[in-house]
Amino acid sequence: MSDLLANLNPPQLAAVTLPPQHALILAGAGSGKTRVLTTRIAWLLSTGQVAPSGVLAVTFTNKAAKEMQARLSAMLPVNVRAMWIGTFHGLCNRLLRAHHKEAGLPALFQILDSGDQQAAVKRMLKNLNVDDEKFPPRELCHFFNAHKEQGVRAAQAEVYDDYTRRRVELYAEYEAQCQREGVVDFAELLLRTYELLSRNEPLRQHYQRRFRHILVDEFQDTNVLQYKWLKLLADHGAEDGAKLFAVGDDDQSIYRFRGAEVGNMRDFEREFRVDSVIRLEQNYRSHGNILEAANAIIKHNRGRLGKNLWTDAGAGEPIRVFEGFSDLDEARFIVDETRELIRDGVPRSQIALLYRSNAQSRVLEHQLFTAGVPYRVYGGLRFFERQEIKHALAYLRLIANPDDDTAFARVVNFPARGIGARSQEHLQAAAHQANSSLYNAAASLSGKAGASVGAFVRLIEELRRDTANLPLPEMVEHVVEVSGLRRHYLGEKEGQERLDNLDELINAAVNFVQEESGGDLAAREEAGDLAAFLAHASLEAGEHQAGEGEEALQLMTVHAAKGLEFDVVFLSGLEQGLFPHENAAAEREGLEEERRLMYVAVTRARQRLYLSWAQTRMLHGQTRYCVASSFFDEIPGELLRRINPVAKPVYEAPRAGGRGGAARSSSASAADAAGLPNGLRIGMNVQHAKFGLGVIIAAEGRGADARVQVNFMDAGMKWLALEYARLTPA
DNA sequence: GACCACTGGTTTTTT
DNA sequence: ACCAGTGGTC
Repeated sequence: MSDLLANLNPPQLAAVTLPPQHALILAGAGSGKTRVLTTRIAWLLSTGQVAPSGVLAVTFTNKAAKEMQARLSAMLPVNVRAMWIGTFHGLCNRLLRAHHKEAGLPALFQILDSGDQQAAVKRMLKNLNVDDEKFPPRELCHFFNAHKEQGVRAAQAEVYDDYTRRRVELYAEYEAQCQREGVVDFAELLLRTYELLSRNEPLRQHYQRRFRHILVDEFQDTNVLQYKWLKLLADHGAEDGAKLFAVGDDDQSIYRFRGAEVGNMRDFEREFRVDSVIRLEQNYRSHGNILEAANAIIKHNRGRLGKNLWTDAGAGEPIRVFEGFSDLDEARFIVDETRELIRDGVPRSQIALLYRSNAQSRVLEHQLFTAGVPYRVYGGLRFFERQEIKHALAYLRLIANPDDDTAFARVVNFPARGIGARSQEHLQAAAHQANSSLYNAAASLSGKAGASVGAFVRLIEELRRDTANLPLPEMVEHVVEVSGLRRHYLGEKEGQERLDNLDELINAAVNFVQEESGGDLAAREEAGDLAAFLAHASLEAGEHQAGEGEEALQLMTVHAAKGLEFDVVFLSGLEQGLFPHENAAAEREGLEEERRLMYVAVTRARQRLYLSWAQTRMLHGQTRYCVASSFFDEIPGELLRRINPVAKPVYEAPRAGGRGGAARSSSASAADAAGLPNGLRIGMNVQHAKFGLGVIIAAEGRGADARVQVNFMDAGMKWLALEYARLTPA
């Protein structure tokens, strides 16, 4: 055990060994937060203060939950599976599976992800003949979710105008539809669990007695309902309730826009009479100058709980500031600089290019691509959100729960089987009238709408029958084959990647069955492999596939970078209106969140930080003239070193040649597979009769189909068919 | 049902 | 600039 506590600094040690009581740990960036959290659990267990089954640890992401689990099992020879470690949503799923009857749900209830939810709302509006221009599904979803996240049902929702009255009616209708279909959305998982526990006293007492220690990570990100949920489980107010150990950093609260309530930290301190607020202020990550800049920035925010990071590492290098003529110029500077760093031996994966919004990645990607620097962009479509995967899952969902209309609507005519819009409307009407599911309507509809509907019903029934005794992976495979999905994508031009993904889904099923992870296992015992796998697919949309940790530059938004650290960080686009973002700058609350975001960005860097901005930037197809971000003014000048922009023309074609074996990113086309005639190569400067001078940056196809992508100085990016375009080396 | 032209909307994102 | 979604035509 002394091993356990070795090398903790005094506040860390104090936090870890706090006697059982409610505690708030203010953990600054890079202060060893996760370590404290896991060591706390290990300490509680190894000193016999709690049994594994008495521990509940809550995180926001699956990644964080997994990391905690991994670290704990490395620390202690303890049965990690007896502990409940997971995300709010994962834990709620587990509770609802175990007590679905009491919660009023079918055993195989399905989970709607945000996309499913929107589709469900859309379908509802169509059913009710509501104009989806007046009530956009996106906005309605937000309205419903916001209410649920406050713990407010339609029946209690406040109505202050006619428009909202209608929205609340739709909210009630949506609740009824979900109930009828046996599906729950993300917010519902939490609200339903909350209601279950607050209404069912024996159940509540059971869990209140069971969990002696509740530990919450990233507490600043909790929303109103999550905090209520924690209060309920911790038996707030009772002497013998669980002890709540909350770890968070109000300065890193950057999710207000999705309902996070920083105020929960203050409320927690007050309502739980926390008299032990421990501050972790020693930073083990960044050099002094970087930290000093971060402190200087965040000082401008009001109402902080208060914290000042320090380090005993040296001041380190000054922060480099670059001012570009244009976004292109800025990108070129960044890429040149990264190449130099790489040459000097900095691993590519230790260099991060951060930006405020995703759209900014494009210009960086272009430059990286032409320079042949391998890079990886985080964010974007995730595995379980891909259409082919969602299609396959929809078939599986229909097998598990035929009432799932969202799944039905998704695949009733995919692959196309002659059940067009009209037949589907027919089914909708019939289902609406009979107050039944689409599937039921389809099953009882004989003759009229033709044989195709009947064939679909038979297909699903056949699938259900034939897969009933198959192990999960074979079940998935069978469905992919028999549903016609594989055949469909085989016939599609760009279908190979989708086919690969379907194979990957079968793989995922294999892994899922093999994996012995705690939470999933319990859920599996409750509901069986299929339902558990489907829940897993919804709750864990899938970490961005292969290539993780590959030797590539890391491109991501500042939001996505939270929790990560890099030797070198480039923060680009520091312009008024972009960062801080114009939509946020109007009110103090918004600006302060932007500032916290800036604080998060700066504290990602260990050794070197670049801040850059551009005088002009292409945004939404138009050139914007920019002013440097006000955040520059908040950093003491002596920490900064301006790098004078070298006088370069605003546009200069990238140099050709000299970079053999250019590594490519995920976005690259099959350039090296293309046969380029006339001695043309990627990276070469070329001349075109109409478009002028440009650089070949990509190629695809061969022979008569060969096409190249050329970045022209004046005409911009173009794809040209080599058969017609007369390109000559320039 | 496939293809194409037009439109609107573009901060951040997990579950 | 660029994407997704839609509505029209063949």
